[in-house]
Formats: sequence, structure tokens, C-alpha cells
Amino acid sequence: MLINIMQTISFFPVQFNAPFPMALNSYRFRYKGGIRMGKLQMKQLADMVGVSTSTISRAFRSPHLVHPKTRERILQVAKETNYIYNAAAGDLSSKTSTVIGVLVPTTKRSLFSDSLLAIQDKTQEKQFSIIIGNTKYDNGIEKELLLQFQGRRVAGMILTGFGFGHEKIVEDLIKNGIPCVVIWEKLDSDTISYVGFDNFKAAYTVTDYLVRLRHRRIGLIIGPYSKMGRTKKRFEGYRAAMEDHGIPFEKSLVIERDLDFIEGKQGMIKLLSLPEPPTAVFAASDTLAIGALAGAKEMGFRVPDDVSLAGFDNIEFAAYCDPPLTTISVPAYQMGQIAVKSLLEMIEKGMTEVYRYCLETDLIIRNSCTELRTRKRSRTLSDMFISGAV
Amino acid sequence: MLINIMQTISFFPVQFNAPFPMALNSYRFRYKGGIRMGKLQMKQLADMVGVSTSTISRAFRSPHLVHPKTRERILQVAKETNYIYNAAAGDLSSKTSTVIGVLVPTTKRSLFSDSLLAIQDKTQEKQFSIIIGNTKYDNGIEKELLLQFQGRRVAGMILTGFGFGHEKIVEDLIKNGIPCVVIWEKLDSDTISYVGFDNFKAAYTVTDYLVRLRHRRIGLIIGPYSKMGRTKKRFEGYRAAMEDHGIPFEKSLVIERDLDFIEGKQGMIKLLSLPEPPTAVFAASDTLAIGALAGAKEMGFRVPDDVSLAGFDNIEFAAYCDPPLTTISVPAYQMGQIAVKSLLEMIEKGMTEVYRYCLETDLIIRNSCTELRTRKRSRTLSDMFISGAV
DNA sequence: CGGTAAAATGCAAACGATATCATTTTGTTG
DNA sequence: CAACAAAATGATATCGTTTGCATTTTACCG
Repeated sequence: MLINIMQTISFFPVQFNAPFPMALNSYRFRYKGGIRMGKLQMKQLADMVGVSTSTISRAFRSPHLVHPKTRERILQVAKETNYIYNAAAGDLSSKTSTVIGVLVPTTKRSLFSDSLLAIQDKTQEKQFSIIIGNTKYDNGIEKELLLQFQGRRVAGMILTGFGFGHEKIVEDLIKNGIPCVVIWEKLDSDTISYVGFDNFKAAYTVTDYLVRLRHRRIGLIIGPYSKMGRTKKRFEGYRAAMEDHGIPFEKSLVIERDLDFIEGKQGMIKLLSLPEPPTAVFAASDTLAIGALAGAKEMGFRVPDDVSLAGFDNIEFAAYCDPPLTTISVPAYQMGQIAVKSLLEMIEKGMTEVYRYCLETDLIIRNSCTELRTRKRSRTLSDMFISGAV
Repeated sequence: MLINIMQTISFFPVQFNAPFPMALNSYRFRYKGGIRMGKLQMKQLADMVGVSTSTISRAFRSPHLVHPKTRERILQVAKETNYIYNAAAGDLSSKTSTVIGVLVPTTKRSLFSDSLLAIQDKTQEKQFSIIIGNTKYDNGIEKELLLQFQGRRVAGMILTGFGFGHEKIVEDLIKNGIPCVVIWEKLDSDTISYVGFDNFKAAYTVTDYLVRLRHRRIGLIIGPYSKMGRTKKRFEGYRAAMEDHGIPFEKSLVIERDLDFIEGKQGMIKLLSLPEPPTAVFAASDTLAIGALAGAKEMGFRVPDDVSLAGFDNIEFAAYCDPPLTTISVPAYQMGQIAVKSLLEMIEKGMTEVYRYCLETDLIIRNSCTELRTRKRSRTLSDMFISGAV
């Protein structure tokens, strides 16, 4: 069921020799096809509204120059007909531009997440530019960005962190001739290309590991799984592993939080304040886990002696925590790499295939988890509560 | 001497109301002026070489269609004359594009550094797109990117992490009519706009702080300061503070490393292995500091009891270390914010002014530094060496 | 060397907006 | 209501490439 295509792939077998002077880059090997141009242009719009293109143009560029009534009609029709502005034509005609270049220096990680870095690396190499939009998990912004990108006639798109219901949007893009690759997600769709890994399986593995260490009360601190597909899969993996071991799911042990250090900390504090706190906690992102670590310390719990803690993502920092964090390593850079490779192929060959990559994840065992001992935990209020209550 | 313009600024006083449908974004308020168009176009190139524009175009787009000899001549002349391709015209004509859209979801930090996030936020809001290039500190790549960006007729540029000698490049861009803002750097130039902070002063402050805690042997773990302006300033700040306190500069206490956890760790180990190890270490970036922390632990030194440690940058994680890291907080988001604001003003008003902002930094005191006690440090080989040697 | 195919080049019409200038419509005022 | 200014709109050249088609040049072969 899993297609594990890895290491063995030779990236960019296609020849893209670019011997021409750098000033001439962005030539060669361009996107063919793309948005159906001439689909609806200013001329058509003008005809529909019954004015000239000049007026249309002005309605947007210098609104004060056209009659409010006319402008309104134009805006209205433009919206209804889904007119998409052609930035290239505009830029050429006006000798202006609405693009800003940002240069950042990065040898490795830091600024860019590993995936973004890989994308950036490969596209740059192939003389493509990337423009980045931040959806902030907001459907409205996302819609706006997609339109903006279409306006720029992007050759293709790589999409990260997609939530529910977004499949339709992506399918629309593809229908419009814009190749898309979703990363960080293993989709069920068989029309959308993706490069991801099995979040369910990975979360299952961690939980299973903790259970094998004899833990039965295992807390889960997790991102907004009701909004994000991959987070939901992690939740399901946790739940399935628990149930497979005959441990009934307990809602109170699951904390849904935003992905932030402080949220992880608060989540951990909440868990450890339970009448019967968990003996192990699975934080489904290293950010949360590191916050959780601080939370545990603040509550006077030692990790892993008093409470085991496992993370997810294997961010570079995880190895430098105290104790170093047991976590799931995720092929971030590789996903970006493969995504670009696939995307460029789709761009070149006209999207004949759907690419689906499910990469491997690894459980990285460090020192934040330990086997559950039956001895009492140390100096915490909860101990007293328990003895009193039981 | 310092121009501290902060909080008080009202961002975007200029009115950018954008009431038109989203599909029509990227309209309105565009870059006027810019690269002197028509400077050298394909037609001129064609004339010089003595062929038609078709041949020129083909020489790049479909090399196999033109005679090798002709192609060579074209390439040659193109290079000599510094011909810059007009991507807008090309995109329009060919109905293709070499831009790839990348969507990332981010509520805060994570993927984007705070500065980049601010830039991204503000430009997106104003219907601009940003394209990102990664220089990797490589002059060659940088040059290539600058050309590529010029080809895209960017409306302006924001430049981070500039090294030595880059001033000239930026000045060229400005001369070409492309407004530029350098961030993270306080330049001496009075023709280049920048939004930075005083690296010298900040490093001086940290070092001074350590000296006031009675430390005299203070190690420095620092990035490649021979390559990067701001790193060099930090180095100078350290050195100046030491010397102002009458402590002679000691080369062996300075470790120059790449910016990476592991490098910080190795640097720390090296420092603590000295016959007479420092009692305090200033790691001029939190990444290095966090690595150093791990290094200290590995060597059996407790922080801050056996060795004090201070960082620089105040990355979010610094507060979650054990112990929480004393460091310099840097107005990353704000720099991005102001940079965009300034850039857009320059774009709009035609670069009449040079913007120079030097923002404040703060020394964030947490628990990684402590006053030097005269008592012996704990169980390390170096102690024995010292007693033996002295 | 004539004939033909292939290779190399040139011509000129797009591409889809913008912006200048000309023209029409509206508004104002004595 | 005439006279004129201001506002609104339209006609059209233009931006700098690309590309299909036409033309010229070269290569090959009997």
C-alpha cells in the first residue's frame, strides 16, 4: 500500500544545461500550457460591461477617473465572471512591476524550513523563481493568494500544510492547467500529486513504543487536528495504537493546542495537574514537546524519570534539549526536493502522471523516554492527591 | 549618534485602500520608474550581432535551431553588453511563466524568520508578491540572483545578511533605479537605506555585563566574522569591551565557527579544554550558544555555576533552554516591517530619501550567567592541569 | 550541376494590458 | 441657454519578446 520511493531516485535526470550568460536566465524551459490564456480578457470584460478596455483598466488603476456607477458595474461583472488579471501584460505595458525581490543568505536551515530550502535550492538551480505566500491557515487569504498566483501565471505550485476541503481547490487548479504538488501530506486523492509520509503510521509507532515501555496512561499534546489533515492523522495514529493495545481512549488525556512553545508548556502543565497524570506524554510536534519539557520542569517532574516525553518532527534542536528528545524524524528536505523534481517534470511534460510519494519516517530514540517503573514519582502534589483519592 | 526611531512610527500612513475584487489584485500602486527600460533590448542586440530578433530569441530558447557559430557570437555580445532579459515581455509573448508559487501556512515564526514573516505579511497586504533568493553567502550566486531579479523588473529589493564589498552592488542597483533596503545591518554608507541595529553596541553590552559579573577570562564563539559585516561588528564590540576594562585581547579565547548547533558545541568543548578555560563564554548567536550549552554539559561543566554563557538574537527557544539563556533580543519582526514600509515609500515616491533606522536591542537577563566566585570549579581535568601548571 | 531536403534565418503578427491624446458627456455660471 | 471647464470615456500606439510561416542558405546525392 505504501509506495516507498527514496534515496534511489536520481534527481533531475532531465538535462537542463544552461550555458547562456546569467543575465539571460529565466529563458529556456518554460511552462507550456498553463492557464488557458484568452479565457477571459479585458476586452471581453469590456464588451460585457459595454465600455472600452481603457475604462476597465482605469476602473482599477485610477478609480477616481471613472464614474462611480460605471466602476461599480465593472467590479461587479469582473467578480461574477472571475476575470483574472494578467500581470505579465500589465507589467510589460506599464513598464512597472509588483514584485519585490528578497534576498536571504542561508547555508542550511535557520530561515527556511528544510522543505522550503530544498524547493528554493532546486528552483533556483533551474532558473525558476519562487514566490511565497503565507496562508496563515486562513481560507480567505488562501483563496486570495491562489488568485494572485494565477494572475502571475505561475508555472506550478507547491502547497504545504493543507487543511480539510482544500482538495477541491487544488483540483480546480489542476483543471486550470496549473500543476500542483502537495507536500507534508499523504493524500487519499488519486488525482492530486503529493510527497508526504504516513503521519498515522508514525504516530502509531511512537505510541506503540511508549506502550511497550509499559506506559498505559499516555497523554497527547497535539496541534489543531480538527483543522489540519496531517495532524488529524497523527491523532488517529495515537488513538489506534492505544486501542490496539487494549487501552481505552481517554479524552482528558488529549490536549489540542496551537503549535507554539508556550502552548506545549501549558498543555503539559494541564496534563500533569490531572488527578491521575499520565506517565508518558506524546507531543505531536517538537515545538510542543520542547514547551512540554519546560512545563514538566516547572511542575517539578523530571524527564524521563517522572514522566516520559516523545516528540515529532526531529527538528534540529531536539537533539540539544536536556534530555535529548526521542522523536520521529521527518524527511523535510527530501520532500521539498522530490516535490520540485516532480513539479518540474509535470510542467515540462504536461502533467500526464500523478506523482505519489510516501517517504519513510524513523523513530529516533534518545533519552526522554524510559520504561515505567512502579516506584512512586517524586515530590509532587499529585502524588498526595492520588494517595488520598485512591 | 544613534537614530532610534521606534514604536512611535505609524506604519503605512499612505492610503492603500484596495476595494476591488481579489482577482484584480496586483493592480494599483505599482512601481514607477524602475530599470531604465529600453536600455538595451533584443532589437539592439540583434543589430549589433547583425541578425534578427528571432535568431536572438532562438539562440537562447531553442539553441539547436541556430547555427553554433551564430549562437556563440550572440552569447558573446549579450554577455559583453550586459543585456537583461525582460521576463514580462517574454511571459506575455510566450504565454508561459518561470515563476512557481509556494504556499506555506504560518501563524508565527517557524518557517519564516521573523523578518521574512514581516516582509511577507506587509507585501501580501499591499498586493505585492515577493520572490526569494538564497545567496548562501556566495558572491557568485548573489550576482546571478540580482540579475535574475532585475530581469523580473522587481520593484525593489530587501537585502539581508550582506557581507563585505556588497555596498557597491547595492549602489549599482539603486543607480539602476531599483530601490533597495538592507536589513540586519547598520551601514556606514549614506546612500544606502538600511534598517538595522547596532551590533557593536549590543556585543559590547553583553561583554560588559559579563565583566561586571567579575569575569575576566571571557571566551567568544562567533560566526564567520571575516565574511559578514554584522558579525564583525559583534566581534569588535566584544574586543572593545574587554579592552575598555583593561583586559587584554586573547586570540585563543576567540573561536570562529559557522552558525550551527554542532559548531557551537565543538567550539565550547575547545574552549573548555584550554589549559586555562574561560569562566564565561559569549556565543554571538543563540544557535551557537545552544550548541555551546550542550558542549559544556558534555564536558561536565554546569551552566552557569561552572561557566557562564550568554547568547545573541533571543530566538524563541532561548527561553526554553536549561538554563534559560541570557541573550540580546533583536527586533527582527520590526526590522522587516519598517523595511517594507520604507521600501514601498521609496517605490511610490521615487527614492528621494535615504532611510536609516537603527533600532534598540535589549539585554535579556535569564539564568545562564552568574557572578564569578573564587571557588574551584568542579571535577574537570582542566582543574588538575591548572593546579599542576601554576 | 540540377534538384531536393534540411538547416538557418527573417518577417511580422500576436500576447493583453496601459496611457496618451482626442472626443464626448456632464456640470456650472452669468 | 450659451459658453466653457471639468469629468468621463474611447481610439490606438506601445511595451519587448515569441513563434508560425516564408524565405534564403547550406548540404547532399545521383
